[in-house]
Amino acid sequence: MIQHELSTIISGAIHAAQRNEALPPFVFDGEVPLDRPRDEAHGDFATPVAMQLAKLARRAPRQIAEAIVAHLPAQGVVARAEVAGPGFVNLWIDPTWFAAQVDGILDAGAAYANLELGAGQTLQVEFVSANPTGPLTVGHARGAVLGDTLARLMEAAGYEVTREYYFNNAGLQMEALGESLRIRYLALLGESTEGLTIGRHYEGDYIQWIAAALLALHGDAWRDKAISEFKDLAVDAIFAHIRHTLNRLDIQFDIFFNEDSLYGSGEVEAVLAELKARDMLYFDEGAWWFKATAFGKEKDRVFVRSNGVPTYRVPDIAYHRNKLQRFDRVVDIFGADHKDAYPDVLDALTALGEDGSSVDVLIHQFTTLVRDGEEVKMSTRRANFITLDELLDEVGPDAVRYFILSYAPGSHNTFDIDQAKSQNERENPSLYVQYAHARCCGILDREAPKRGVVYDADADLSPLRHEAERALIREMLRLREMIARVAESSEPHHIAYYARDLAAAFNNFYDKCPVLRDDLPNELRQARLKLTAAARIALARTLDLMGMVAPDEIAAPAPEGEEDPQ
RNA sequence: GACCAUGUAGCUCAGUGGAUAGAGCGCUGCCCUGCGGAGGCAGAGGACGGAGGUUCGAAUCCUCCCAUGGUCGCCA
Repeated sequence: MIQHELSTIISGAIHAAQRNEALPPFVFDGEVPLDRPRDEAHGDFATPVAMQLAKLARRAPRQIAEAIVAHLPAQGVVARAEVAGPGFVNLWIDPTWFAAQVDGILDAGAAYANLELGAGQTLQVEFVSANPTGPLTVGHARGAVLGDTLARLMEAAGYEVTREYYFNNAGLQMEALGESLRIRYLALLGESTEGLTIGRHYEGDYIQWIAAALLALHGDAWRDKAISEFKDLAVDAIFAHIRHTLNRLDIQFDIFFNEDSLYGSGEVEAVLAELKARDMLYFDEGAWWFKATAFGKEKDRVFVRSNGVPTYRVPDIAYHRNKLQRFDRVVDIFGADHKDAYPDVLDALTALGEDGSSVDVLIHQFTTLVRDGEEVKMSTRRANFITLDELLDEVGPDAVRYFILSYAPGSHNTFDIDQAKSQNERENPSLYVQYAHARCCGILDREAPKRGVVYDADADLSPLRHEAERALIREMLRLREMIARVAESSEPHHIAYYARDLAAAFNNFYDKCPVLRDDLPNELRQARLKLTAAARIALARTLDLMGMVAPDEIAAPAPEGEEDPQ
């Protein structure tokens, strides 16, 4: 990355200044920080290093900055440098260097901005992980999009990524599901279901549909089947539906991991045995307690209930241990409701001698749903929810992904259903980015051939000297930094803001710099054509990292008064 | 009550210890015989919830207070 190159140049200048006694001797071997100034008048890059060295060098910051500028190499990437403000060193990059980067982007093609930060390490992203008790709701959308987008960005950063979905199809919750299906089925057969309604059942329409399908396929043959068979059937049907919903968002999982298998393999038991052996569990009031207070927590936690059944934290621990054996690094995407549980899991892993530091947890807040100006509280059991499919029908996958990525995971945002439904295409910000891509295609694939302009891959780039061209190249080069930042912070939302900035830089270029106009010198036309091709690559890559389509063209808007009835 | 998160423009939100705090939407102007205007440019609009502290420098780090949301079960 260019920052690293600049850092090397500046630390070289510091050392050169010391040799010339323009600066006193002191040890300096760190990376020089480089900012991208907001204000273009402050250069392409700027460093506050002179201010930071003031104490060490015992000189005024501006004086240090002057010494650095005086000892920068006369030729190379840095075209110009100046001291500004309290002691910033502002740097301007050589326009020829900028222009030459276009060839680098074109050569890289679809692999543009791939990094090697991950260096082939394996990384698992666990997300969604909703138990198959019903269709995915809009409540699951945030975790799904954040997880998949993070996975895409981590792949770009050089990790070998596995997407994993953790679920449990055993337990009371699932028993109630099987029972609910059986009751609906018997009701369809016209049998009395009096007295069968025990426990808390699932009331969603989807149970009805599965029961109807069962009746259509097998008639009354299932009359005397056990509840567990109804449960298995319901789970299969619901999972098929969940996969379909995720597919609409272009999300595919590599592994669906069943919690139950951890019991079968003895891993859950092994965790308990080892914790006991390490004296991290004690028996009290009929239950086994984990010494969470040994890790500074408020109170100890029950790990084995008085009925002998482990609490959910135990298989969670076994699962994470299992993950650490399979992957170099692990990221969990959890909703805020899991916030209390994961510290216990990490503590227990530490107690077991595992390295909890290779587990990152990304907690996202829940989106508050608003309909008719009122908050919608959702419950799968009471069938009081809006499905993710319904949302996708209304708004479309690209807009849903972009909307979710427009918020930092920690923000408590609200999603107004009515507003989303009424949001016409003109107000849809996801289209702003897609349209920029379509424009590149319009120039390259439609307009250029129409005018008989033949793309020249060897064209010289040096005619690119317009401010809008420079700004566009600068913005394209920033994609690498953005990927690196997400890989470091595990916060994928930055890409949505980057995408907007990149599209804006292209639109500005598009407005200021005609590519194909007849009165342009041919050299300029060819250089701009190459720049447009590079922009298409950068925009397509950015959209792909967000899981969005990069369209070749955008359909014309419907005329006024002929709104799409949907 | 405890713990965690969040308070930034009219609204929705970005902001990595650095310069005059940004974007979108909305509002006010301006730019089209053009490579698809679903665009571009400019403007108005801010005590960064409050008070202390650390620092050459704080929206950003620390402490306290206020407000909002989430979680506080031998449910997952």
